[in-house]
Amino acid sequence: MTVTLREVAAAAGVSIKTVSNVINGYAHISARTREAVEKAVADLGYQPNLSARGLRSGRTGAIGLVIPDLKNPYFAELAGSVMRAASQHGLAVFVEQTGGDRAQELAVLASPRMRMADGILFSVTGLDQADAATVAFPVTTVLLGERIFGAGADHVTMKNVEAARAATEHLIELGRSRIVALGARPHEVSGSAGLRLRGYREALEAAGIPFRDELVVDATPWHRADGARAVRELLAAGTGFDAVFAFNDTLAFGAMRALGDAGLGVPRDVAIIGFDDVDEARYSMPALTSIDPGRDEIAETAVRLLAARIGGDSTEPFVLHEAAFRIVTRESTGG
Amino acid sequence: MTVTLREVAAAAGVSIKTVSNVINGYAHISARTREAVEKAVADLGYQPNLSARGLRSGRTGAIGLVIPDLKNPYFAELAGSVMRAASQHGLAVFVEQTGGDRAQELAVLASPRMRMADGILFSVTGLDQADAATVAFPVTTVLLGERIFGAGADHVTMKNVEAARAATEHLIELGRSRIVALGARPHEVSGSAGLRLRGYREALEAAGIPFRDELVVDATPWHRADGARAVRELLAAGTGFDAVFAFNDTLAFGAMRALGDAGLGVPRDVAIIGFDDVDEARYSMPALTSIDPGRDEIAETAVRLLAARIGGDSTEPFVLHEAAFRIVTRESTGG
DNA sequence: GCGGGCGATTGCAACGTTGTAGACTCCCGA
DNA sequence: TCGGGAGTCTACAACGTTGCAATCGCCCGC
Repeated sequence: MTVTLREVAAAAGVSIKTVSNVINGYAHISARTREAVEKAVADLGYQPNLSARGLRSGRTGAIGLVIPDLKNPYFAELAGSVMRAASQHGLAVFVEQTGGDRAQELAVLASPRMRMADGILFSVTGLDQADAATVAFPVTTVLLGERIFGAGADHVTMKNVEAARAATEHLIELGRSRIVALGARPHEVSGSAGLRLRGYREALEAAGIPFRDELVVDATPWHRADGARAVRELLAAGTGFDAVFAFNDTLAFGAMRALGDAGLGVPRDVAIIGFDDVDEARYSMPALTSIDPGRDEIAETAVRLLAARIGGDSTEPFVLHEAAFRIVTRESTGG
Repeated sequence: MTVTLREVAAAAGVSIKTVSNVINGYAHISARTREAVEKAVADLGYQPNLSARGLRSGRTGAIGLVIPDLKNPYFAELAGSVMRAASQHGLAVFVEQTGGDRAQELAVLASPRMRMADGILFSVTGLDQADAATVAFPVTTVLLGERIFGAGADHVTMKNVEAARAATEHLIELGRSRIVALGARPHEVSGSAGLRLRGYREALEAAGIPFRDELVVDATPWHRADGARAVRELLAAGTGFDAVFAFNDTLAFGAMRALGDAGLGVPRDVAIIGFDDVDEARYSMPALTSIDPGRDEIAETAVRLLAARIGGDSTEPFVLHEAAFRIVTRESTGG
């Protein structure tokens, strides 16, 4: 039923290997032979068996994308960007969700399914720096995110500290001084939360604004409900604030929801800036000012690096690429 | 470097085939042998070569998911559900985006990458019923969506007509009678838009409310911006309405945005119901009443049907499964 | 005691492809 | 005329796995 090289070869009157050569673009083939083979391929509808090719060549033509959750719009949009970039390189992408859980991340790395990929893009959210030395990547890996550094892999990330500082400065420039850092994690130093909090502190210090513990609030795991809940608790506790720097957009949407419920106006009473610039930020009410962390640049760079490693540059030193960010100003900060 | 059956066999002091048997759960193995093999597997960290297995067995252990766009939250959430369901069956999922474009859908089906899958879940949005007879699926296929019927494949879809009718009735029960059908497509009969419009008409007729052309508005391709634009145009044209049945949630969010800009209250002036019940519906302001079309049921059923076909039930007649829906009432209809 | 059957294990071949090495032809320059 | 190189094509083996059929030993029932 399925057509193999053998049958194409028979139809074209050449050897199997010649058909293989034509298909793989080998240079020294006469025009006559090439035409005959191409005709036979077209007539029979031949398509290569990728398992056989993979077995022989050691390459599958697929890469894995390991992310926490597609329900999270940031990762869904990142996945879309990765797929577009991968298809430019002729690579298929298969996706594994980890739920952002350390145990599941390790399980996915150890899973035999990963062997279906020539390499993986691994967006770390469960492992942390302590794992960097011990974690074993089953195949060539490019790391995404801010949880692990120096783990012996190329790494693409965003300018978290600089972007967070710029976001906070943006709020300060509006004249706000009681700025909530929404989504901080008290004991995290590296990781998105730690880095963004650092940028926040830097901006406050530079502006001479006192850092207040009660304005730094945890809202794990950064879902809408967490943002809403945290803001409700702040309001209930009577903590005064006039701006929110949400560590991602989803938290920001939740925060806006809670503020709206409380009858507070955005940006009149509270200005809000998010982080990620997901599609929804353009259409929320009010439209959300956010940090565009350079998602397409991240995806394209990561795929390019991975494809290069797979292609054989195994001796190149590991690269750490930080994508450029920009502030996208919208209504939630009075833009 | 990579460990093969040969080395495990040597370490365990048995034949290659015995190792293979242990790994594949063959029944008649002595406890002693099984333990020895399992120890060798663990010691050496053996993992099967999936290309070789695929070549030999004709199965890759992966399925393809063909969808328009991960940026669309409905499809992102569907993809997440599909992956959870697939991993229950031990299947990897790779995703292809088509942009909802007919030419790209055909291109993806013809792509050699599809041969990496034992089967595909194909969410059709570009092809239409006229293609049903001619389209050739490269591998076992389960269709999703409402564009094509009777194309010689299992098919999982939702109760569009019934759900749309229920949505419209819900608005009517609130006392609304000038209900916009947002996202209709004038010349579509089957397809989501056609079916949902039919349910809308049925509900109006049953309630004795006249059908008005000016309340049926196109908003292709159902993005937030399209919903916002369509509502702005309605308002600008002075068309009076007191409710909106948006054919998906994204349109509904856009519509709410435009209404808010115009100073109209939801649900006070205009009640809104959406369709899809994406995560965001719970957190929009106001929270959006929506139709939950049974996404998990769709994903689980589709994966189960596909896995069964792959497993060999090639003679079973094709199934058309319609998932159950329910209305999730929230603030946008005064819940 | 013997044949039959079953449990446990194995060798062989094959899946479809590509890397390696080599065969063959033709043409050019010495 | 002949050697050598470039161009074209091919045979063979191998990638790591599993299906098939066979082998071997043991126990059971007659």
